[in-house]
Amino acid sequence: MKLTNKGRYAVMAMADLASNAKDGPISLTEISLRQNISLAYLEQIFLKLKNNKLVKSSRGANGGYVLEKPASEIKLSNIIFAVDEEVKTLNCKKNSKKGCNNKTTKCITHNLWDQLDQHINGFFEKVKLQDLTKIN
Amino acid sequence: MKLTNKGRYAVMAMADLASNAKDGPISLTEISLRQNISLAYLEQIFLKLKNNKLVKSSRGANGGYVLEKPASEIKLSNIIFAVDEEVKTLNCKKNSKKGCNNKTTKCITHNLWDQLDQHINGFFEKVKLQDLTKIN
DNA sequence: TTTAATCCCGACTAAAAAAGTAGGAATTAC
DNA sequence: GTAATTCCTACTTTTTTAGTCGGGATTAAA
Repeated sequence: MKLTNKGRYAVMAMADLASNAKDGPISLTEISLRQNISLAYLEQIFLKLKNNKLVKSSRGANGGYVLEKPASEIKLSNIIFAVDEEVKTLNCKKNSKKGCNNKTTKCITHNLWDQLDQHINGFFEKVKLQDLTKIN
Repeated sequence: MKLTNKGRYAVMAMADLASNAKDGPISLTEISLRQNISLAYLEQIFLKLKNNKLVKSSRGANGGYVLEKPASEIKLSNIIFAVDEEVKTLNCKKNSKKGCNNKTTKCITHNLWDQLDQHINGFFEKVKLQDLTKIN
């Protein structure tokens, strides 16, 4: 699980989608203005969200995005995973001389960081998109 | 809490110190060889560990480092904090146009990321250096 | 049927952060 | 005195993240 601003933007944008739901789709221009994130960057993010089946798009004028599922069914981990690709914080990379691969003994922190990943994942697993819109 | 390889190296090196304790101090050269971390980089790391009162040094030939406290009293959070300085994963930076400062409403994810920080911190608060040496 | 709004997509650039290196000074055991 | 070591600062390189750009495709509406 990689934690970057991109992931945070994605969560913000999704929360925006959820809170400002209306009849038709919501355009990225709107979200860009409300959340103060550049349009071009949002486009990148939504491409990934779409590929991960978190949003649906409609093209053309008056187009935009809507959530693919109810906000109560979307976990934050889904969102962050969608845009940040990696699952692990830091790892003993394959093909790297560093770390524990190619050795018989795992490097001391290997299990620890694995556990950390699970811990962080657990955090985002528990929170649904809906939970965010309640607070704000 | 920032999580980087540096933090991990620090944990590895401290665990090494703890597991290989002997009569005198342990030199960074030894640790460098065992953990496969460059000596110069270890020096940087140990400077910080020392400033944070996690290790004691003795200079000169046969010099090296020893733990300042028993491994059972050193929390991993202490180590990571010592080398990585920052406490927060990602934040609404002061003086930044982005994020929630200067606004009356906090940005949607503000509290969430705060909670995440606490969650991660909690993880490292619970684990003591001693716990690592047991596993390995 | 034209136009404007919008998503789509890949490539590129810039900025920031992390990782690692270098060089030399100070200290101390032998 | 010499070799091993910590100490300290500055620098360079690499990697990652953030963000931009340009153009294409689609579609609603005028």
